[in-house]
Amino acid sequence: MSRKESDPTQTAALEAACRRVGLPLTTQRRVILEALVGRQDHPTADDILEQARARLPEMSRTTVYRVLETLVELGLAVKISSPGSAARFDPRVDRHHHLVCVQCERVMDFEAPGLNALPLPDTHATAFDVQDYSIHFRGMCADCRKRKRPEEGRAAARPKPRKGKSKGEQR
Amino acid sequence: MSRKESDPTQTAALEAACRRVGLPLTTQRRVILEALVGRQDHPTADDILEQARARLPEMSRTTVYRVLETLVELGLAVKISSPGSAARFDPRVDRHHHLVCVQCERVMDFEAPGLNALPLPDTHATAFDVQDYSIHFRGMCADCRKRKRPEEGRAAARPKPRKGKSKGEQR
DNA sequence: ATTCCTGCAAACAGTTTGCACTACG
DNA sequence: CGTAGTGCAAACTGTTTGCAGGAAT
Repeated sequence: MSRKESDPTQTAALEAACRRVGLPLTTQRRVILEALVGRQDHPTADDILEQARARLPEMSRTTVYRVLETLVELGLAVKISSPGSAARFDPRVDRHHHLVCVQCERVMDFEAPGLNALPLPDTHATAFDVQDYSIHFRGMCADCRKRKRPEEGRAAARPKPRKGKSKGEQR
Repeated sequence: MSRKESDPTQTAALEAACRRVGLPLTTQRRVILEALVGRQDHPTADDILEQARARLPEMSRTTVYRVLETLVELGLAVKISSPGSAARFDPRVDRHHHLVCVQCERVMDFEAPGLNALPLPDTHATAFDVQDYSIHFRGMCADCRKRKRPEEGRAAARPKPRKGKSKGEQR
């Protein structure tokens, strides 16, 4: 089981970060951070909520949004966004890249050894201070490629997987 | 001054693309495409709506969304998304990169001559068919850097420019 | 005890959909 | 003339905010 529920490294980082800026280390923060770290995909706020509620049934969606924002500010997570759909969060803050499926809009981590030390161009020209970067590779994932038939014109290329979430807990 | 309202190249591309897949070339499509091409920034659907209405007051927001989706499908535009806010559209479909300000979330085009021919890594390993890529440089834009004071702790880093849109036409 | 956080409910913004009408080809 | 597109209004989803009570330091 690759499901580590409490990576001591990340938890310690959270404690340190909270202390550093004088933020209370609440149960919710811990649970949400752990929920986020436990996954390799890029969960949406709702995914996190669902998982966090397994341990803290009272957890509110609002809190998830707020805590995730805090985690991002603390540098413990990165917010990425995929076209059209909900924002996603990534517990990996080190430099890495993403494969974005143009069909199903799934986002996957992508390790590219040779792409982590690109020569940052002259950004001084634009007065833009580059802190980091990541590459978005757009294309089609294995699943969608498989699904893809050769005889499809235009209409057939559409069927987006209309949010397969059965979320019956919005209110 | 660089405001070209009807780039014959793009318009021609639109006509060709529509004809190719048997789509009617409507006035709206033309107007929206031209509105999009006329700008160097990355307008949101609403930005486009506003501009399109200058020529076609009857234009509906729905149509803008639908047409933009069509343009993307036709390969005449690219949909990009900035964290948290509305999706943005880019008339440039050639390879180029983006500077994303982590503070104000503005997105700017960025030309990087040396970064347009990266050696695409072995994506066959993941069975992901890479069609294109673009680099997201995260950092701080000139304006935000200027604004940034050294003595700010955490709270001061927040003030997001809460959607400065006065859209009084939603009805 | 104080300060910041959490939960709830409601407000919001962006985007999508159903339907009747109109325009393009 | 038929098919696909447009406009309108309403539904939806993701996200944010105000406020009262609660927890961590």
